[in-house]
Amino acid sequence: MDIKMLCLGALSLGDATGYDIKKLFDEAFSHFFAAGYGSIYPALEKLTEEGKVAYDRHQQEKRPDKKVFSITAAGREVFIAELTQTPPREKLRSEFLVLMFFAHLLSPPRLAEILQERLDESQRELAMLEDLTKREMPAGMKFTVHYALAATHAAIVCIKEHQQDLLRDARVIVNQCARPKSPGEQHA
Amino acid sequence: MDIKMLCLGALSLGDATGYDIKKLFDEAFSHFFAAGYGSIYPALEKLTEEGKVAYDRHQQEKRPDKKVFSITAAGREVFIAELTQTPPREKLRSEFLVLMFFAHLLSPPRLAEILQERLDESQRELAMLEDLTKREMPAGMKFTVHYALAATHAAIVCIKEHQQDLLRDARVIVNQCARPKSPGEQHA
DNA sequence: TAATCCATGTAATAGGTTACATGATTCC
DNA sequence: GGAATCATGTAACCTATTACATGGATTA
Repeated sequence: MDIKMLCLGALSLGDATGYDIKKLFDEAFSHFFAAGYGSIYPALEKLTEEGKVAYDRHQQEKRPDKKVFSITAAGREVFIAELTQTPPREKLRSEFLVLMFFAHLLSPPRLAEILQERLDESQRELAMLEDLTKREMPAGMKFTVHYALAATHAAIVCIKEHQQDLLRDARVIVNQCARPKSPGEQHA
Repeated sequence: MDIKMLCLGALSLGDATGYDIKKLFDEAFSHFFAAGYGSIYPALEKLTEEGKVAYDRHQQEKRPDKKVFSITAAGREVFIAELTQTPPREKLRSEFLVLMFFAHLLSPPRLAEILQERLDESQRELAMLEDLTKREMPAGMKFTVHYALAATHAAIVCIKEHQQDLLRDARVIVNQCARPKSPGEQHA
């Protein structure tokens, strides 16, 4: 399951330009898959070569020409076959948790900043997801929003719960390091 | 923040072989960063060239030689500098949610299978994380476990809540498609 | 006796990110 | 007047995955 397949999926919902597909990645897909123009346009080119999509050139008066892509019958078949054999994996890559794992190496103000930034970001995501719940969509799509909402909410609660304790601990550790060592404590 | 930095982080906790570091990735890091031997060994090689780590060769009688890596003073500095300037991002890549997003293209049995597999996998993760909570560790590390626990738990609850509804909807849609179309409904 | 643990690595490839390059239009 | 929207793409680079290759020791 790569960006090519997600583009095919996007086109299974209706015809679109590369630009449109990017918007889909930024909105509907954003909480579970990321892509930029640098991957989307080459992906569409390869799919075209493979006969899985085709495009019509739409001339516009006051805009550059558009390439409006559609999925072909072959493309739809390949996409459904792919869905049928893709295992339902999930992989998180969290720089935030790396920072927290090594929190004992951070200064207390930096730690406070990290927690606050993540909290703010999570709250922005929450707002975006709550906005999405208002749109009409099939049950499966709706589920992805609920799922992301639940995870984001849980994250926010967890950060708020531990924030004070983590910062208190950080200050204590800094104080211990600042205090001159008594003899025999070097190899503690 | 790449695998090189995570290796440096691992060595900031104590000397280790490439093999040991892999175990750390599979246990303590597993819920927020992934890596295999194919990335760890080259990373350690580059870090050695850059003077951020060094190794001692330990001969063993009944085993192949070990390379025991240690972080250098320079390496520790670089690592802390990196921690200080890394933004606390978080990125999910979920094939599971892609499948759910396109659930309307799946057969009901396949959909049921996907939900069950994800549930089982989440429950395995939950068990692993609960096991980790029993170990003694600094507050920051403990937090990463609580955070992952909260997210995984929320995911499980969410799947259980929607499982029945999703499957019911899927059956309805299949029935609609199976039913012969009445005239004039082709372009609905 | 089969699987798992210990222990190291390479090579080919896939895959994606980032920055660059262009340019009119419309909204604030 | 400046930012955002619409619209397309390329090229260099970096990173990581996968499969391969080896092999003794221990545990079930």
